[in-house]
Amino acid sequence: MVMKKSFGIKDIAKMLGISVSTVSRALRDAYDVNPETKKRVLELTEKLNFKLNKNASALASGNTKNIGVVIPFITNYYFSTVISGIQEEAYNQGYNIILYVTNDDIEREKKLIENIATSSLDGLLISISSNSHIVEHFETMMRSGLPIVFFDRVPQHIQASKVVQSDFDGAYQATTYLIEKGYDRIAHIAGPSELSFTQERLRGYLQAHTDAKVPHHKEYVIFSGFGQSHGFDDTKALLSLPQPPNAIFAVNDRKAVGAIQALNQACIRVGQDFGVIGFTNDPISTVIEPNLTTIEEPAFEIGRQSCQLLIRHIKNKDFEPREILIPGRLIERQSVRSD
Amino acid sequence: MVMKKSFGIKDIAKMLGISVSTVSRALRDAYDVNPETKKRVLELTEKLNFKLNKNASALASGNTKNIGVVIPFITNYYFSTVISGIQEEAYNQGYNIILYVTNDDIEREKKLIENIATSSLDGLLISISSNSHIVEHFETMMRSGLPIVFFDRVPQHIQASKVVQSDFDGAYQATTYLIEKGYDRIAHIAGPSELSFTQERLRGYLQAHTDAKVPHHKEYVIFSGFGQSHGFDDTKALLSLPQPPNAIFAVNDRKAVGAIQALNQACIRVGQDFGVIGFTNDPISTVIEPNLTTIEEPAFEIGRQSCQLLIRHIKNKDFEPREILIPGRLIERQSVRSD
DNA sequence: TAAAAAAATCTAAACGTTTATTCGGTGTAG
DNA sequence: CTACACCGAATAAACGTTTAGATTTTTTTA
Repeated sequence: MVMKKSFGIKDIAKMLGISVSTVSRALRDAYDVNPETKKRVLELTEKLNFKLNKNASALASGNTKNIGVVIPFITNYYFSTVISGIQEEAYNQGYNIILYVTNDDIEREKKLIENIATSSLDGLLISISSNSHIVEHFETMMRSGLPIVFFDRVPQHIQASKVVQSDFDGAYQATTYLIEKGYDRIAHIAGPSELSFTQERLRGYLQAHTDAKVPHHKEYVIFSGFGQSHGFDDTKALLSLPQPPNAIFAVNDRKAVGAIQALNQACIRVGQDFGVIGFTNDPISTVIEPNLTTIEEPAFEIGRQSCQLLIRHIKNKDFEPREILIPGRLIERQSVRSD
Repeated sequence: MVMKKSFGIKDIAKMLGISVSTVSRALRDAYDVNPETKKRVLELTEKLNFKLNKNASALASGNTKNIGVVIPFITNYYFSTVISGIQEEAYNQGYNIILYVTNDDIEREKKLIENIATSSLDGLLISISSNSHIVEHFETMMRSGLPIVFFDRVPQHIQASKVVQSDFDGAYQATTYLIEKGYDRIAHIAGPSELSFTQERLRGYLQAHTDAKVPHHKEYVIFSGFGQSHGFDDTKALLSLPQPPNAIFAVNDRKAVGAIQALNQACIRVGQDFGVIGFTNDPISTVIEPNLTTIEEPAFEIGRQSCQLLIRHIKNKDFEPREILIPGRLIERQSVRSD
């Protein structure tokens, strides 16, 4: 194994007959270095395709140019799109992203956060596990001084920057739309009740009823998991009520799809007698029949803006935490009647 | 900003009254260090929640414990599942993964590969862009001595470790299945013709015809993109042929879904008069009506094994390149008749 | 019991940057 | 003509590990 001794800033300096510090400054600052010298350095490094050793510079300067991303899943349209957004912004600003997946398991999340080598990170982007009531591990991490931005699934009682879609608003839009289309018995099949966004969406759903002066029945709200099968089962349960609903607002598109399948199976005409609306704008919305009307979640934008915000925190440690709310958009398709 | 001076191995050594080298070895090797001493070190570092500085140790040792992953997309069931597999293996073996996304753009891919800081990576996992005929950038990278494993979309003429699903075999299975079910005019809606896996799937499709002695018509093979809309359009084209096919084998599930939509629209009874089979086992297979019969791609396993193979290369630079072929599995649903 | 071997630990030199400080020139003001 | 400021560049000390090789201590062997 002939490891050719690595070629460094020192060699560049020697070749140019100048000192390493000058090369180092030429490669970054522009400050305090003659434009002419700088040009010579850049030309040579370009020609030799020379790259700084990241470990050495991270060690000396304390900046790694790495951002950690902690998420529950990636096999999921929403999260993978968020990552795309993060990636895009990071790439443009010269940061790399290091990926950590918790599998939505609080134990793994804790272990992971505890073992994260903060020395190799300039900052952290986190979307917490569903059942993450416990947040001490985040707090100790934050106390260590590492900049953190939470996105999508955020802890309630932590003072930190957060980026989320406007769940209340989206749910309000969705519900109001159903009411406008003439549905008067609207159910909501929700997610796990602990998660802040299921609470927010529920709140929007209720507020829309209040504002439109449409009475609301408690038994029309069901909390369960996020899967297609949960949507299916919840809908079955709703249909067997003495007075079943005539519309469903689902917490996400997967559950909405499950709902439509249950309705199709019961020979109820979705998009006419019965309205269904989802949340996300997952690609499955255009494969289910009838195509699903839904609230589009700005996943890419959430990723991009979280990353942008984090980089601000990294560059300026005094930057004040802020919360960014990104609105969703109603996308009309065929699962709600159109007149 | 009170940056509390970072606490290092040196402080541990002082507290224990031993030298730094002993601490360093205790923290890794076990070799040449008294078990008793080792225990003391581990207890203290545990108690203080001490972590080595990754940059310093990478600089000194040359090992970063980071693996780079280069992929075309992540907003896609297949790739995100592959990443899950990579993540899982990397996590278990104590490696971090750094993510690079090319957007399937050869220019971006080239630029990215050229700029990748090899100093921060122990190895690289790559799935190339569709139109990546040019492979010099990979070759220079490999010559630099960085271990590389290609997966899924692999370059043809490069001598390196590769992990792919058995495309030929899957396509052969799919086509044979259609023939067995009595379909005799089977079309293939393929992907971009340059990609090796579209060639392999085509080969399997053709071989199945040959082996079953079923005649095959050239105009039944159409090359185009990967999207749902491509599947839709290709199917329209096939249906307008003087003698249209009575079954379709699609290069992936998205195109199969497009095909079913076109067939539904033309009021052709999919699963009876007409058979459709896909490739991937994307979650959309269970939302389209009728549910899609397909070949499951072992995405997670591909990720896991690629990563495992790469780590072997990292640990043993003399490890010989090998190619791993992972078989797919037929999943019967309703888009092919069952008797 | 002396010599040799093995085990445990230490010393100190890397690793390749960054950056505070120093230094030498050159231009400018008094 | 001296003193001062200023610009560009050099020196050298970090940064926190790893790891040969040296050294000390302990065990084994003859």
